[in-house]
Amino acid sequence: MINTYDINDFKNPLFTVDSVLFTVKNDALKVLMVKRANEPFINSWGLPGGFVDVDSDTTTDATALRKLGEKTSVAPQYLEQLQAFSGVDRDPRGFSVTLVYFALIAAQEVSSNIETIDDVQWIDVDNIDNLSIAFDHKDIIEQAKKRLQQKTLYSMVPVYCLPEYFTVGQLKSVIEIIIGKTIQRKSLIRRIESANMFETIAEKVKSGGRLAQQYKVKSGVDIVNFERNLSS
Amino acid sequence: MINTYDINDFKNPLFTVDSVLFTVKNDALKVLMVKRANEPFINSWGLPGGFVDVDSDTTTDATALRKLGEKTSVAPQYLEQLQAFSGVDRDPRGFSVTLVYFALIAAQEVSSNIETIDDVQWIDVDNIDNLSIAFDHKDIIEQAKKRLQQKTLYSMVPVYCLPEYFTVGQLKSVIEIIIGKTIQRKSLIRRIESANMFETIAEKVKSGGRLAQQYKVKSGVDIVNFERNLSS
DNA sequence: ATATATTGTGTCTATGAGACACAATTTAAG
DNA sequence: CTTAAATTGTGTCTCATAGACACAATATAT
Repeated sequence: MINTYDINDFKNPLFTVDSVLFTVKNDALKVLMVKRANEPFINSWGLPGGFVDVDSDTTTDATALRKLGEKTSVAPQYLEQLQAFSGVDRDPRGFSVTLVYFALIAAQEVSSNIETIDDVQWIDVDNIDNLSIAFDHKDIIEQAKKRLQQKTLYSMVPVYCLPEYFTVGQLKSVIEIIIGKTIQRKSLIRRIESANMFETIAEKVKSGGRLAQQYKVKSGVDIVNFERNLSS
Repeated sequence: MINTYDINDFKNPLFTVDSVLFTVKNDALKVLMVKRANEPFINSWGLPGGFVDVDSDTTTDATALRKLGEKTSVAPQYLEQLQAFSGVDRDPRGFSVTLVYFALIAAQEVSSNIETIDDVQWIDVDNIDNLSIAFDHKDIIEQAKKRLQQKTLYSMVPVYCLPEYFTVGQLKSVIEIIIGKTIQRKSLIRRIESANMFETIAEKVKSGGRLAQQYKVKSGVDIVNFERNLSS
């Protein structure tokens, strides 16, 4: 007999999946937040997420994508697990666990879908202290931001905040907004070349000065990790 | 009314906490495994772990420590979250999530406690292919090993596989076993000095040659991350 | 005493990031 | 049309730190 385990024998923790979806928009790092329609924390801002649908979700990744899709109508360009946050005190309903994902998307991919709705908004990460944030989501966003900053120092993840075709200048700008300091254009170009994960586009684009080379991520490549950080 | 949510309204995923506890022993990387006494996968080897006790565990960290304590009688010197593994197929009882922790301990701290028991064993990581392993725990161990190897390239985590007092030679040996290649003694000494997380012990110890300087981790310090990897 | 093993130091090389000058283009202003 | 300003892209020197490796220091074994 395989099924000696009965789910009702245990008090299960509340288990949810939430996502910290970042983008860079208007020269600021933004996170997608949803105005809560239900208790607890009704009318506070919370991360998009919810319960696993065990009948339709094949993994928690699917849950994260489904919940993000409900709010943005699209799938993020980058998604990875951040970490789980747990405790008896973080949810008034009892011991809870939220598995948090960390996601990136280009602002253009979603902004048109959410601009008309006022319960789904891009919140400036440096402005969350002035808002009412549900649960421990403020801490979660802080952790996610640190992870994004760290990954930016040794990888090219920020390209996933940009449209398919992008220039060195755009990437440099996004990186600088994420880590909060300027970097050397030359260092970035060296990394673009050595990463071997981008292809050049023949057509160049206007940029206010000399025409800029465009790049795109080669299809099917994985994110490259460099063996050295940019100056942190 | 706060409690509009009723836990019985949803089919919850099975949620467990497992740990990959590594040590280095007999010149090999070992992982602590437990022979399963129950279905599913009875008599296969599985990672130590189990369900959260929502009445006594304050966080999932506490669950991991409690379950490890039941098998080893001690707390690991290092513990951090690895990641969650989920899916409808990984457990025959239905959709399940296991939150996996990654832990390190000095072999001396536990070996005496488990040597007499044969359902708790240190398994050589390079030998798991020859054993019957429960669930997806083989994949989990593989992921944990990769994380350990990666962290070893840019941090001093391997000290947590050593006793309180250790020598450069011991640390070099542990690192080499973990990453599977030799490193430069000089590079390691430079890191020990620049990390500023160790203090020297006046008394030196025999080592088969010149007496060796001993070090210990300063109390209260955090693990340092270097900005460059060792050659990977 | 001498050989051998291991620890610890000195120092040269290699790699890749930071700094920064300058060339190459493009747009805007006169 | 000419010139200034802006931005892109290159050349190259410096700097920090890992790798390589010789060699000194000091223990044990014979």
